[in-house]
This record gives sequence, C-alpha cells and structure tokens, in this order.
Amino acid sequence: MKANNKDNNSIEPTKSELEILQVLWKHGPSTVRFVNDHLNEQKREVQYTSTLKLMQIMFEKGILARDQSQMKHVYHPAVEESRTKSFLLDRFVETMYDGSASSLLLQLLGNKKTSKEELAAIKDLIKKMDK
Amino acid sequence: MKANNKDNNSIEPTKSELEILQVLWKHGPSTVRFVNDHLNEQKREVQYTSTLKLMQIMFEKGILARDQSQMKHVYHPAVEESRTKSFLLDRFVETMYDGSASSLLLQLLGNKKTSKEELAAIKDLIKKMDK
DNA sequence: TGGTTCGTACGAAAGATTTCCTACCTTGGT
DNA sequence: ACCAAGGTAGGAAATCTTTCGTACGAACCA
Repeated sequence: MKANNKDNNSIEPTKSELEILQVLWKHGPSTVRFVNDHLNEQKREVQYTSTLKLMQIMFEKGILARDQSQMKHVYHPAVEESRTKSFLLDRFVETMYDGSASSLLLQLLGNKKTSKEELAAIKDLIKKMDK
Repeated sequence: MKANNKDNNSIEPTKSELEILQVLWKHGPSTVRFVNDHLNEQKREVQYTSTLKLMQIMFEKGILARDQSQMKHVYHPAVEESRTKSFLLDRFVETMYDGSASSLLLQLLGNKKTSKEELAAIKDLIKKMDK
C-alpha cells in the first residue's frame, strides 16, 4: 500500500486520471459509461474496460468515491475540486516559478494565447480586489 | 522513434526530466556531475549514472543539447526556457481551468499559500499594465 | 607505467501507468 | 426460459519512466 490514504498523497492524479477528473468536475457524478463516451468524443479513442479499470484504481486510491447501491456505479471525486486544483496549482507554481505567483502571472500576461477578453477580465479582478 | 523531433512534442518533459531542466534553468549549462550533485543536495538521493542516463535520454529526445568537445559534456536546454514554460503553462491553464487565465488567477488570489508580498506584487503588475 | 579516479555508453531490471482480454453477473425483451 | 446487451472484477500484457550495474576509455598523479 502506498497512496491509500486520505492525506495529500491521494491528490496526485496521473495524466489519465486527470482526464477523468475533468469529466467529473464538469458534469458531476457519472457512470463509467458516461465518462468513457465523453472521453471518446472529446479526447481520444479508448476501450470501455480501460476507463473502467482506471476509475476502479482511482477508487482504490481514494481519488474517487462511488455509489454502488445500483448496478451502474456512480462515481464522483472524493476530494473537493477546488482543493485538488489548489494543490496542483501550488505545486505548479512551486516547481515552475519557484513559488512566485507574480512570475507566473507575468508569463500569463505575456502569452500570445491569452486573449484580450481574458486580459480585461484579469484587470477587472484586480481592480475589484483593490476596492 | 516518437519524440525525436523539433516540434512541440519534444516539450513534454516527464517529472524527472523537469527536475533536471530546473537545475539547468537556474544555473545555466552544466555537466552531469553538477546536476547530479545539485539534485542530491536539494531534492533526493540519486545515483550518478541515473542522472547521466536521464540526461542522455533527454539529449536523444531533443530536450537537451550538449557540447561534447570536452570529455565532460556540458548540457543545456535545447529550447528556450520561456518557450517551454509558456507551453506548459498553457497546457496547465487549458486542462485545469478550461483555458481561462482569469479563473486561474482567481484561485491563485484565494490561495492561502500565496503570500501578502506576492499579492502586492501582483497588484503592482496590473497597475503598471494599466498605464 | 600502473593504479585510482572520474567520465561516457549501454543494457537490463524495476516500477508505474495504461490498455485490454476474459470471466462472470444482472437486467430486459421475447 | 433464454438470449442479448451491458455492467463489474480482476489478471496480464504493453508501454513508459526511472534506476542502476557493468564495461570501458581519459586523465591524473605517484
């Protein structure tokens, strides 16, 4: 056993696990069928049992919880979306920008891919926090 | 062959590869010995030949370039630091925040771990761009 | 010149992650 | 009652990543 705990270790999704979390975050508690269909439409071809297995593993790890009272189990994230995202964002800032959130922002602002609308929204945000 | 190209595929460092890139970003072109010592001091115990192998693989993948005119090869990132970081940041925003940079910022601002100094720096930044 | 130290290269093992095959159970329609 | 469709569970293979052992060549003394 290694990451079968409730502490921060369980918040370490792999790449594929993240894909699944994204679906659940976006659409709420779902069956394996739903998640799998979604992945196939939006992401890439993948066998039903592969998605099943992955979600079972995530369940064992404590990343997902499920309602298994019905035959079609319904899965949902075991940890709040914002908690997981905070954790991952922190780690990202830590490893990529030496913990400096403003460096990250700087890069974000200088980014071609960040649209004008986004920039405006960001400026708004800051103005509001300035009160 | 799979990621032996010069296109965006080469900018997909694994976890360990990122650790190495970080050292090179921070300290500039370095020998394997230097990188390995650094990892052992700052991160975790790891055998010299493991670091060597990893950097050789990164070289093959095109993530690193090296000067092998001397016996002690000197490695450096094959792609600009900012280019790689932009790419990774984009992907992060894309997968985690549906492409919305302002959502990310929102989370960043609501983050316990983001210090007051950081917040101030961020506000400053925005003021400046507002001109 | 001989030995010790430090370097590279390479192969293979160990570990993680991902994929899929097979077995078997439940449900619904005929 | 039977069959087809669709569900779960679990094992094993395939793949990717990481680690390390071994071989062997340079360089540096003593």
